[in-house]
Amino acid sequence: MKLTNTTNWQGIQAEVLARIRKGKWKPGALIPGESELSVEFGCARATVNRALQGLAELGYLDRKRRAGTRVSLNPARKVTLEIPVLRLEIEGKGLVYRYELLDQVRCKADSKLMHLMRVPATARLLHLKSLHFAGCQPYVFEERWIHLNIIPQAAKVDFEKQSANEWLITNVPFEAGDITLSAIAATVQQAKRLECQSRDGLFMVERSTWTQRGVITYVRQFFAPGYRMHAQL
Amino acid sequence: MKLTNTTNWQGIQAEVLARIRKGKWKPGALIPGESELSVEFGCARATVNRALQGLAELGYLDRKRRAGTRVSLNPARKVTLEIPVLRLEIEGKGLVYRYELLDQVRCKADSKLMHLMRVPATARLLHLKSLHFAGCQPYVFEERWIHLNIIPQAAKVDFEKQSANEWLITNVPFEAGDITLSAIAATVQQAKRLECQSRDGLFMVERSTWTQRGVITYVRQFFAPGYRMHAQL
DNA sequence: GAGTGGTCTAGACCACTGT
DNA sequence: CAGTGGTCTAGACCACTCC
Repeated sequence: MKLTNTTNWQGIQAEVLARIRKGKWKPGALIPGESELSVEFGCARATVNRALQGLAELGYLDRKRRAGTRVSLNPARKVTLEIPVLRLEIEGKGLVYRYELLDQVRCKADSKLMHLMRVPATARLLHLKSLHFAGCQPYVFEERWIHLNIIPQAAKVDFEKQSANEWLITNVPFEAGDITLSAIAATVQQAKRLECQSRDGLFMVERSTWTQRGVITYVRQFFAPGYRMHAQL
Repeated sequence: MKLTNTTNWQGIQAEVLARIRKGKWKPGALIPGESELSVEFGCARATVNRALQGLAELGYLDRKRRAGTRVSLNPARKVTLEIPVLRLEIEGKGLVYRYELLDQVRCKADSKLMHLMRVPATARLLHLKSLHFAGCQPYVFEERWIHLNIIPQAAKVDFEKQSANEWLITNVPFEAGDITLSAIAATVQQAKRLECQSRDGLFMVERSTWTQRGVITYVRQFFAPGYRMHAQL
């Protein structure tokens, strides 16, 4: 009857997940303790622990010391998304990837950027605009600001040859960052860049990365209409 | 000098991550083996293994047997997103959550749905439209189809009292699912529902869940303009 | 205070893969 | 075939929290 191999932690995880999904263990219910399960599956408690910890991370289980392990009331509420590496994503579709630098200027921070990058108005910034193509079609329009007070070397880099992303990854260590996903209506400018209609819905990805010394770079990418980000539950 | 406690796996993980981010171990470089690190940190190899496996899952490291562990060329390309539980998300902002069923009809699958839900044209479906409010503001417009051939009980449920999501979670076990994020321009209908302008950019979340017997439900949620989904790198 | 999960250890064997 | 990571074990102690 049991198809999964319950001698390793992946098998145990699959079996536990199956019991949750089939309703044998219902949302909110307490499941047997680790030692009890280790007897049932004929393995060490550590192995059961490994399996259950994974499920807890994925949001299927809620675990508390003393209180035991319960099936989450909202199973599968966490999803891991792969942040697309544009070159690979496009080449994965069998299309030719091309990158084009549109504009590169130095500037100061306006009030919006001061807020987004948490920099003073006096900060020296490098503002880059670029396009990523999938074949002949524009795929992503990207706007990036680099904080030159923190990364002065960036002023001398030729971003026509190497995309800012590639250069930053290999040359500038960072300590933390965040990412935001949202949707906007294409402006006239953006529509022209992406060869779509003004006020089309665009998928927007914003990223900031920083070190202790402050925000290094802020980038926002506008994906051509129809872009979809996909994940399994 | 070293602030993190390197006696437990989280501490070791933090230390390794710091070395990557500070550039001590650069993208593409081979890092010391597990046994070597376990000597350096004064712990068992299993503890180092736990730390490094976590970083590999997050996309910071690439590990291969025999070949060793390398720093990923694209650090932090995976992000775990919390799928918002609308009620909790709204209440977390200090606003009152309210749910309203707009429409509930039985229907057959049109060609789009046949594709999305992988059902035949003869499938009996229940089509629900509803709104989630944050305070007085519409927050999400939701359209859902439930496959009545698989879940006939759904025909008798009063979805005015309990949202379809809540009912499904507690009553219908599922085996798998997927989720898609995208952006669209609001239609006139959607704009009316969400009290926004037609052709505003809307963040759309689509989810399907299924068992061996087929797709149980397909739902798409349209978030009011300005919605942002956020995560840490 | 007692029982749960969280973690560590030391050792062992296995699975994969580069040379 | 040798060396790396992947996993398991049995036992131990700790940390938390419900009763």
